[in-house]
Amino acid sequence: MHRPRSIRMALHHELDPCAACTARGYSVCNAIEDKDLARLASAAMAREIPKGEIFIEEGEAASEFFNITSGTVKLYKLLPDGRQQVTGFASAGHFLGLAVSQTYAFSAEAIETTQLCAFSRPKMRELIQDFPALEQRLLETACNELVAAQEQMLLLGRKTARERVASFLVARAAVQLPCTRTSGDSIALPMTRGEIADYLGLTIETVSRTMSRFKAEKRIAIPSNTEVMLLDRPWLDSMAAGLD
Amino acid sequence: MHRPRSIRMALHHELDPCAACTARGYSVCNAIEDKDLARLASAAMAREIPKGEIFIEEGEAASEFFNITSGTVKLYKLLPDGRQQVTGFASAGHFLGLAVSQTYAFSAEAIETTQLCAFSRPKMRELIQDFPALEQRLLETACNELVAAQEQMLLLGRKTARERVASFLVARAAVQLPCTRTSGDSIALPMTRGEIADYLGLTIETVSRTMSRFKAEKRIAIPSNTEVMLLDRPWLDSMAAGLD
DNA sequence: CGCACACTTGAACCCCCTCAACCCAAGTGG
DNA sequence: CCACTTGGGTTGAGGGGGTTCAAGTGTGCG
Repeated sequence: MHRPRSIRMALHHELDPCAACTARGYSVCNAIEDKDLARLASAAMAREIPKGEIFIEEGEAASEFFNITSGTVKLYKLLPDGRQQVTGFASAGHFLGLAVSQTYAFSAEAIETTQLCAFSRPKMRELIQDFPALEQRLLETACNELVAAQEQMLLLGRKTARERVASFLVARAAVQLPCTRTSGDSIALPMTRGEIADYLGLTIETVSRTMSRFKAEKRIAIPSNTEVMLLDRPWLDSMAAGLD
Repeated sequence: MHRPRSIRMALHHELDPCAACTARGYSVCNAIEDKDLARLASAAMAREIPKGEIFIEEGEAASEFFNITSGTVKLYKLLPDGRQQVTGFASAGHFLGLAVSQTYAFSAEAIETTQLCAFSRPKMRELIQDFPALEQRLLETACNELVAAQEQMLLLGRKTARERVASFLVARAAVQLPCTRTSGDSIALPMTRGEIADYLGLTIETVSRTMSRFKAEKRIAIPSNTEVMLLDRPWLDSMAAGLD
């Protein structure tokens, strides 16, 4: 995974890492033409976030925007007593910080070692001004997230525990089709059961029990805690859609 | 409410209704300068939607965008068996149809007689091209909705019934401060209990019971089914925040 | 007046949560 | 090498918040 990157790095100038970025194709950065990549690279600050680090804290001044190039982060909101709602998981290509407000509306924690590019607010403003296509891509991105958020509201407000877990699994399978295509219908789960639960509005125990039951019913297989195989896609799809 | 509008209509040319639009100040249309309003007006098709009419149906071709000038609509998604999740209520100034997709991701129904402006997809594209400020405003709008959606996910996934209803009431009070400021802390509820329930991920009965209990506890008063007075704002605020 | 519709209230039930024990794999240190 | 710890995951028993089912109460409107 890291080998081809270094090879391509050698082909380009060391000062133009954006050209070698494996996440560029999926991200808002593809709104910027090749000839302007140096400009983009100069605005970006590459950074590595170790697993477990909280690099965005809800309520803090929103001084930077982020673009993930590898790894996975969870986005979440907290209630004062510690109840947590995960609003999404973000991986390579995902843009973070879409908000007009002066403060972040959510927190973000790396759930595995994560590489990202940080853009300061002023730099971002400059980029948007100079590359109108970027703003268009940001709007597209925001709209897509809005659609996803509405779908998640339907899940949280109206679906049963079984429907939620099924929805989660098929959504994960869909999101992994383009990039990390593993053999068969196996999907990776970089997040813990607790994080899945906080994403689906359930408890750890309910997530665990539901997955165990799916396994007993031969709908899925669980080779390891971080991997699931979908054995009965049609059934999972219809369960996810609310047809049990 | 309608009297001042007709007076201002007389001051302007009849062909420039946008200049007289009472919703313009709150809407994305304020991105367009006065001198270009005629251009805006020529792209907009004013329309009246009677109460109960569904004017956007999930899955249909997304041929138009809408801007509400008066009234209220509910935005919702359905599961095949009829379960409904209301993703939001939209009133004057709200822009509908933010989506890149070719089809609508949600349905919309007028819950009272509603006035709106419709923009065809091509006209909208033209407007955005000619007025970059419009795209910027759309991005702002999308970001704000995203923040609201995340807050709603927290509510749906992690708040109790009492916290949900309290959150709903204080949010309604906040949204009505600028425009329909009624006497005291009274707020209007144009939607039915069923619609509130579908918005909060509860049942009609739970909404009704919870509001009755708030009333018995002297936190609110319910002068009519479409009106609520907030008697104990501090308590409601902390209940909404999750501090019971 | 009486029908329709929205809302309220009560009682029983159930899905999911809470609490608790246990399992298992991966360190860690003596 | 093994005892111990730690963190994530599973499984069971019991309880509770919200749902379901069912009746009853307004209230507007023909």
